[in-house]
Amino acid sequence: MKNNEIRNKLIEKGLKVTPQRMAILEAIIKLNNHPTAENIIDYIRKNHPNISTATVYKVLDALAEKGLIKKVKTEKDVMRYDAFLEKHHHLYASDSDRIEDYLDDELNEILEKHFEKKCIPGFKIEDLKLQIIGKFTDKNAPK
Amino acid sequence: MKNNEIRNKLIEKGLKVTPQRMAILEAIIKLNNHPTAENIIDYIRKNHPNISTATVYKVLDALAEKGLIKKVKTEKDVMRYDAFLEKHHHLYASDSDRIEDYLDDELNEILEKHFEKKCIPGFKIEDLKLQIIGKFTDKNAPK
DNA sequence: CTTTCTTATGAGAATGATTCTCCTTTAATA
DNA sequence: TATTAAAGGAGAATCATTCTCATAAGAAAG
Repeated sequence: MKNNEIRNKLIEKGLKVTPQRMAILEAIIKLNNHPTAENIIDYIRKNHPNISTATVYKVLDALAEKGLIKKVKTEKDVMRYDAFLEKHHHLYASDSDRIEDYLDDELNEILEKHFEKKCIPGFKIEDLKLQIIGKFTDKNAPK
Repeated sequence: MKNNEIRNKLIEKGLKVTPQRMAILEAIIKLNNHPTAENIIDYIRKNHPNISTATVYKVLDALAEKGLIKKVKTEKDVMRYDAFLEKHHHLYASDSDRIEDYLDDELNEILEKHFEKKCIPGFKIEDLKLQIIGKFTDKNAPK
């Protein structure tokens, strides 16, 4: 992804373009396995040694609020970030911190159909996220 | 739930019976809307003013490990506890901290059937949890 | 290209849930 | 009741995240 594409994403969302924001958005796209804020900070400090943690957290919140990234939460306690924006679910390793995206349009359809039929009284559904917990049986990321 | 029932639950799981453990398990059953550790501590300190936070956390972990309670995580950052042990999913309010249990055997079946057919290469599923995010349209808990 | 104004950034302190340390107490069992 | 491994208590420590507030830097206009 070129600098200009990143710049345009920021502009599109009405976010002021700064070197910090460029670096953070680039980092989260490069580090494409749901990095933590710490992963992102480490990555960015290679080229940008003085960036402050507070800035990173603020920028991540701003990006998430504008829909440029998503926040994902582990079973543990750390927020993770995801630049993959299509509707998707997550595979969580029960024995490590690994998280993978899981796309399944058929599943989305099934869920949608189910909740069309079966309304939940007193509740208006906005989003459905399936957490698929288990063990990875190989070392490579299934998509 | 009588004291003896609680005592027996602990014994069944091979946990030493202590007043602290009794109080904590009782509290989490009484406070049945997914209390936080803090909620539990406040409740217990009414009758048991000197219990230490460390003890509460340790006991909660022990109970969860033995399957006497479950841990639930908010979108925010705080662990919640649940004494309701049947397979169920959760409704999360997008505009508050409210969480409700959601039972739906038909949904469980559909999900199970879907993942029987559609295996995920390189992944062995152990559990499926649907996070249903949205808004509560009344003040009462739907079950 | 400078001014102005608003917004973003940086450094470090603060927060807050959870965990750790280490010492004391207690439940279970003989 | 004595023994002993396990549990509890007090408070410090941890660590991700947020706050504070002074400084810097975009954007827009002149």
